[in-house]
Amino acid sequence: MAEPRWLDEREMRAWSGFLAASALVNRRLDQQLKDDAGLSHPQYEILVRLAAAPGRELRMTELANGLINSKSGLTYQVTQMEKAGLVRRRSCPSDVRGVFAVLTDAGSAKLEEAAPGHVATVREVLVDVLTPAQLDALAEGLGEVGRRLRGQGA
Amino acid sequence: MAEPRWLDEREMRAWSGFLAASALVNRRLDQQLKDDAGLSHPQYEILVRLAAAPGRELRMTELANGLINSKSGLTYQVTQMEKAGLVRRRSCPSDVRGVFAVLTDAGSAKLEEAAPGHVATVREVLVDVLTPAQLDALAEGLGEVGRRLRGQGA
DNA sequence: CACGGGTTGTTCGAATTTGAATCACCGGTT
DNA sequence: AACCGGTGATTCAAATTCGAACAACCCGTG
Repeated sequence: MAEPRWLDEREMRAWSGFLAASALVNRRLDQQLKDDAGLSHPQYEILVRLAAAPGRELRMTELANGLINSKSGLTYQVTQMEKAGLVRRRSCPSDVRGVFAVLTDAGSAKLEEAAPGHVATVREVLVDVLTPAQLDALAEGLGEVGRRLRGQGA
Repeated sequence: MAEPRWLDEREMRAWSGFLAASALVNRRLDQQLKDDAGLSHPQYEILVRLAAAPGRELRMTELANGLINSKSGLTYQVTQMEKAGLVRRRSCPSDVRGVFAVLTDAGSAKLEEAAPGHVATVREVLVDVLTPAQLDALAEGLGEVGRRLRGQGA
């Protein structure tokens, strides 16, 4: 691999733009959620996923799969959120090993409280900055990127 | 803020695609760099920026500004890399407080060793997955996103 | 020249993340 | 029924991250 295909100008701009935007947007959202609702970004995502799940509960593994974190990271976060009363654990009746994370009413309320500010920030930093055409390009292009990485990685 | 403008379908797809791709791509690159060259992604970026700098050296603050990390995070990483012999510190002659991070020959060699595999991975997970039009949309759209966040945040 | 506001980099403690190891268990096989 | 590869979740130590506090210093002003 002595001479790989380096990135040309266009590719380089897309790549570094993606990298920078990725870091900056994540950083900004973390900060906004923490200030506004006392939630970390991972915690917010857990709330969203549980709220969308049937019965407002998911197995730990299912939660970890869709998420950024490793399994152990999820265990940690759920423990924190359980202390805060946002979720609770329920053992799975058909499999003693299995654990459901269940959204509590307090967790649901916390999500409703945090969501408007979060959405507003998402608009401010990303969605409202892009043209409709750019939005579509992101959805399709990055959607495919995600699909491939999920396919390989998992 | 009782009723914010929620994201419509198109916006939602773009947003969640961006979020997922951002996390997955970063994860994959971290892993590839670690396995392939024993570098973390932040460390690789430090090498790149130093290699591109005049005299192969930069002030700590300049390095931190372009970078993801907080100042203290940069101090930590540079210390690690100094132990590994990839960079060294040089105090600034005109300002006693100032510190330059200088790329060593070993650091330069490490970068040349790691770069081909890194670029190949970047192509594999992102660049070669996107159409030229999507590349342009990313470059322009996310470029603007980054510019705005830099303007505000700093 | 002394002063005060702003900068520079580091240090410190607390929070978080990761991967490896571990424990307990499921389900199919013999 | 005992076994066995694989699964689900947790625990643990180590590495990394951040923000706030800190010490030292620059520079323009009075």
